[in-house]
Amino acid sequence: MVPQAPPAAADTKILILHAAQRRFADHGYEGTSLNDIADDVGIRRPSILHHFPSKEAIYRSVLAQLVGDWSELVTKAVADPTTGWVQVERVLSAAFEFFENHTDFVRLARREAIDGGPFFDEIATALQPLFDQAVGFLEREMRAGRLRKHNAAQLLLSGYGAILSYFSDAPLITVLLGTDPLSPAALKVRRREVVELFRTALEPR
Amino acid sequence: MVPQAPPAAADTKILILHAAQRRFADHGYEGTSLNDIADDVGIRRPSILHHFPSKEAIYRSVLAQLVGDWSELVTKAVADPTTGWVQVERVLSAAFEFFENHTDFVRLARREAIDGGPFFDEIATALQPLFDQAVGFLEREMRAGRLRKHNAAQLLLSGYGAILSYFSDAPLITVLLGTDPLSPAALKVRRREVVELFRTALEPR
DNA sequence: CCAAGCCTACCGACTGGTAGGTAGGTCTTT
DNA sequence: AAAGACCTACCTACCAGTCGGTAGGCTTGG
Repeated sequence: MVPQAPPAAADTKILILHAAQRRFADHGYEGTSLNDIADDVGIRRPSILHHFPSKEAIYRSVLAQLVGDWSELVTKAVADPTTGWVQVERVLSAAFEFFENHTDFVRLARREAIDGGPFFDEIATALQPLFDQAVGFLEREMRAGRLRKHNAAQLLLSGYGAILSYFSDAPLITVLLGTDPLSPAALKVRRREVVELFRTALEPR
Repeated sequence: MVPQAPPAAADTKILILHAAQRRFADHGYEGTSLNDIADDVGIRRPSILHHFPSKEAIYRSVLAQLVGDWSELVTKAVADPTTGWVQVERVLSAAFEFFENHTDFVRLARREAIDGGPFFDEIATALQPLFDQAVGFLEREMRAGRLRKHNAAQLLLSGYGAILSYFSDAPLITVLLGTDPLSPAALKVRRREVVELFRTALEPR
């Protein structure tokens, strides 16, 4: 027989995670109630707690999933590494594309970064090795003369801010620019501009 | 007697606003209860509602105050305007210093920017003319050849992101850098780096 | 005397979470 | 094949606690 025994079994769990991810990204942890999530899924609140032990567990699960996706992408982008600006642009572009397709992640991560909440430590310590790795790479390339000398960590923070903010603050930027900043055309412009800014700063003259 | 009669009369209102600003910045609108604010001030919740008609009114009041401060600073920084990079650096430095002393503002504004909440429109429309003004200045100077040509709006967004994120995401950055990013020494380094990045991009060779 | 400022006591709405029950499928035993 | 045991997925009903907000009383200085 088809192993269809639990037809919605694993399904429902995934549906809950999806709905929760959206809600948490849109309205934050406090701003999201289990009823909200249940409504999205189309079941009752207690049924949610049949699949997860608590609201906090759902949140943790969402975070772990997203951080995992992000780590995987970075790992992939630095496999088969080249050197100098080529490698920087590769990572920059990979990150940009990832954020394009994971705007929930951006907003959620940003909320965590701002309030340093109870779950914050876990994701911070998950991100730290990636950051250190990137700093190491930049410093090595700068020493080798393949990139202009800068404070690598600071430059990285600037890139982090310039890229992430564009996605996380999309509502505000919509008003400022008067157009949808997440439209394909707008994203193309944005990507070009960011890459250009860092190329100017990093590529040896 | 000591003139303690209305010791907290007008004072209390200000104390409430101060406490509310901190709480809202730390934990967001949903994450802050009137009891939290009342406890900070040292009175009971209903007493707060004697001074303000509602929680929302308090929040609006906090926002208006901060946006006002920010507008004032920008206005001051562009009075007696010069041209080219000198003027850019002046605004950049002024903004940096303002954020240093108004970290509450940064975190609050960021929260608003992320969720585009109910109060969001007001602050967005308050910020828009400042943004347009800046874009206008940059484009004029680029056309005049006093700044290198860029997409002015995009460059502004990059600066916005690079500076604001450093302050708003201080909890995360603390972990990434392993030191306090808001210490005087760290701030000096940060300011130099940001200014340098934009000087490289904007100053004509 | 009166008003400002603060209080206690209360309200209805909503929160996360629990208790207990039901429908229906699968697995095991006879 | 039939029957009972067990399981998952979901439900309704309820809990204690907290939320923002209101009503009304007490105190105190002008």
